[in-house]
Amino acid sequence: MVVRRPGSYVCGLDAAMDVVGGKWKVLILWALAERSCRFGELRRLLPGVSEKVLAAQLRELEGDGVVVREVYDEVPPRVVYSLTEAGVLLNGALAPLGVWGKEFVLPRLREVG
Amino acid sequence: MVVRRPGSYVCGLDAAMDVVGGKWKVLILWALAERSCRFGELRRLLPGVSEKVLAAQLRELEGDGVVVREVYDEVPPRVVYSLTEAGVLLNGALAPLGVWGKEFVLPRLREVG
DNA sequence: CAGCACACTCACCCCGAGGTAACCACCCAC
DNA sequence: GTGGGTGGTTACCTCGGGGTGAGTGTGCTG
Repeated sequence: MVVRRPGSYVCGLDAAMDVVGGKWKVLILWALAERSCRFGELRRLLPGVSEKVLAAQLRELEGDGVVVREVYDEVPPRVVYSLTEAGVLLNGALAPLGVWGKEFVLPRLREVG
Repeated sequence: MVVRRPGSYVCGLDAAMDVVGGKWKVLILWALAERSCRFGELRRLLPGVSEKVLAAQLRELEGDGVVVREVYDEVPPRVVYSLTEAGVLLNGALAPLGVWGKEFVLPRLREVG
């Protein structure tokens, strides 16, 4: 999270930004939108993330009610992460932002270098 | 900005998050969506922001092409900030996220404390 | 003359998100 | 027994976003 103004949000938007404002969170959501993933799968899907940070961001997303963590008591242990209904809707709410970025940010990167 | 992975975005979404990922940026955009504002007006509309940070975030938003800065060479100096077309569209793209936050985050704050 | 408003800039500091690396317990394959 | 894969935790460190406060130059007001 970037801001964390606990309980002092001006509007729904900065509250949502708080849920989504972590270096890897939108990427995690995007990955889980396609299908539920195990920890190691997510790790491989997000090149560059460290185990510590991935675990932390997943726990925050879980605490914010957008991700569920299911533990299967097997050996070797198996943990599956998936989106809650709120998570699916959050992804939908993020979609227009993704379109905007693709249309207005990515082209600027090319023209600058 | 929170992340700034210069030129190495995975998708449009994290590129957009980079534009919008600053403590006050969505609030600035929200304020400017209603009407263009002078520096001091923005300062008063965002209680808690410091002049330094407000100036910095405005300059980043300007650099990202979502805000225009118009200087009127008068005395006392007058500087007016407004949204570009991209800025207006960005605000529109953020709207669903605001709705989601209002629906899923703000209620949780009440039930927790 | 003092003080304030304008729109900043500059120097300095702080804290926490995120990175690094080691370690854990358990099991399987070689 | 050594290495790898499972899903983590812990301690330590870095870096920079953001906060604080002072300075800037001009002109109006009290």
